[in-house]
Amino acid sequence: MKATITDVAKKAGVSMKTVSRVLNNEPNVAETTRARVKAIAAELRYSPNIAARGLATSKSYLIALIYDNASPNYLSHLQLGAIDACRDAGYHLVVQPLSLKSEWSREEKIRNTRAVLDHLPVDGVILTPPLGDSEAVLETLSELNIKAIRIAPKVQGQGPFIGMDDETAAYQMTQHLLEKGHRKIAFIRGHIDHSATSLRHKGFQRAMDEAGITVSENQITQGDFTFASGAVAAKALLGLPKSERPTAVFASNDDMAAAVISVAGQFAITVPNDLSVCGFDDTPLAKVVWPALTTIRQPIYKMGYQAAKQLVKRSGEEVEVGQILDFEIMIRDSVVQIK
Amino acid sequence: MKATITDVAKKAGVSMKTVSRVLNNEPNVAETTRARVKAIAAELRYSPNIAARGLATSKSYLIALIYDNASPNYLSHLQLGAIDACRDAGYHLVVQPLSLKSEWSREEKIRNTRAVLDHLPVDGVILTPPLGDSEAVLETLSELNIKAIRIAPKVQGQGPFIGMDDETAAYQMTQHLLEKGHRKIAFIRGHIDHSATSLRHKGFQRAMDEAGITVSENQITQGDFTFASGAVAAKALLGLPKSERPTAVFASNDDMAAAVISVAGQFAITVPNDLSVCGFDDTPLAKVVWPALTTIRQPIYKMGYQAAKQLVKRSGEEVEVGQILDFEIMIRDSVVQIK
DNA sequence: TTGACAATTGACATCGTTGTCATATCTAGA
DNA sequence: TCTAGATATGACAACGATGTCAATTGTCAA
Repeated sequence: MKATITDVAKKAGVSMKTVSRVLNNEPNVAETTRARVKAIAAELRYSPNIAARGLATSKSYLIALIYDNASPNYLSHLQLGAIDACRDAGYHLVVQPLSLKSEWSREEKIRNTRAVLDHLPVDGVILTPPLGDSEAVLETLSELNIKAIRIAPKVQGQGPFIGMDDETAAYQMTQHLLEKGHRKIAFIRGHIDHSATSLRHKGFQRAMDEAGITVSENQITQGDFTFASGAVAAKALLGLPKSERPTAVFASNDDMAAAVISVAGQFAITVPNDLSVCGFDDTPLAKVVWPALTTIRQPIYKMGYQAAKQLVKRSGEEVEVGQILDFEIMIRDSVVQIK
Repeated sequence: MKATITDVAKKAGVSMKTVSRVLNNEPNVAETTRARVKAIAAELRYSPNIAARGLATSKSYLIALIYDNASPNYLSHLQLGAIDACRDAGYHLVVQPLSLKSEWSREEKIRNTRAVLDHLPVDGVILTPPLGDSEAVLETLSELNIKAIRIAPKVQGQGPFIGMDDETAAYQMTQHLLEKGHRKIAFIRGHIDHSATSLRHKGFQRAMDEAGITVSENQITQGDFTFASGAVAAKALLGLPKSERPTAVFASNDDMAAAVISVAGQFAITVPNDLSVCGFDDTPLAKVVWPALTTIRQPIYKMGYQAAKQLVKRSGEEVEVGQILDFEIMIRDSVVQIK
């Protein structure tokens, strides 16, 4: 049987309450008592009953990572970060998918959200994109009085969030392509529901503008972050007459960049010699395709860590409203100096 | 404020106990009462306080998915399956990494395992490979009296598990290669700690034996399931003198198969025309590389689902000792008839 | 030595549910 | 009509922690 607080109290010759004080690092306990109780607790391998504690404090010591079709890689890094932040605070992380189809009505979205959240006994939630922008989710959470922190939301005004400077990242990547002599650079946009999509596009556009290059309309294609959508976009771009065909393609994520490489192979266009390609996210895929992708590393683990850290803060501590974390450009083999 | 059982009881004009009976589908409640209570509970959006219930029943209504360096893709599918099985039973899934370095001593492993499990208040755990084979983990769990179900364990004798017939899968895949006319077939083994490694190898060997083909030693190479290890193995295989070079490579997983394709490119060997390649697992990678990988689809989601389903069974219900689920061979473009 | 005040400790109620057991209410057969 | 045996219901304790508040002990200045 697991030891209870009573066992520890008896063995230490003090009251339950004193043991409780020691375990929660409360003040007003004599140092000698504190040490003795700690020793005995360790000896008995005592670990508080989370249900009882939860009942007494009306907290659950659980936080949830809620996601909607996140890619496995993204999810698992975020998750790892969140778990690490939870551990130190004695929290645990539960994972909860919540898929809100964009064709649903407002009511359907709310109903589905409630169905999930009503039974999710957690103290706080981390919302992965695009959930952080869903009105239905945000409203339901505030009704249920559950703290939320959003990862990479579109609008930053509605409570705490963790983000990355997508625009600057795309800007710098575009500059890198320009430095390599590229002028005809195509861009593949991501899923329209994600905030990152327009930010990345904006960064690309800004760099091109500053370089004084006009981007013609057929160089911008719409994708949705999937490999398949990247392949469609790539076919459109590489099928252009030679004079309009880009010498570099900047895809909004790695999956679509991989698709560009794959389609180039089918068009007998050699990457990187005849076509430079770069991606975004630095997924494992980036190192696995050939040539290895030049891409942008997102601090996904850190985002998860920081998000959870905000949520498990004790009620006194200040919660930061927003945090923008750093990215890193990973130079690999898929971008070369133009001939 | 959230409604409590008392609120429902008052409004329905019955005792708390009767409400409790209705909510837990216990017998001995008049149908009219049952209906009334249910209606009122729904009206008040009542959802039981999990902490209080847990305290009363000494259950946590939580199960954990414990993993050690699982690949994001594997993990996220398993997770999804487990969550779906939990939902219906009113359980939630917490995720918990537990990394046991193989160079650690028995004591270190036990200490680290305890450090994690002592504070994990769950009713059951799902162990991903290779944790299901760790003595330290199994012992600790049994001391703590936590139910466990193992995914793809090496030995099947120590309690319930969910597995897949890796040997037959590898056997059938090898037969597929043989049917395509291949005779010089190389095999890349996986990580030695995983049960799947020797099973897959055995299946390969059996098919070759039955076909009356002697597999020379230099056709079998050791990897560890990573892309990098696959690349090393591929370099060894493709660097052999032309007469000994395989016409097909069967890699124990998709990452290593992708590495073979990548290395082949560097050796100016065209896949699939000059070299057939096949993998195992059907990760997203399989559809993303070019040519798309012929591989074996594991029922990962289903494994997670079944595992969780066993764990959330009410105490009366029978737990199945072992389940072997079906696989599927995915024929794509990376294997062709030999010229 | 005493009083005042701070530091330390403990008794007991409480959180929201379920388990136990007693009681009240029905039903059917004599 | 009465009784036995089911069926339906409720009162109350218990689960294991924390919060409240009172009681005890220690310390220091007068």
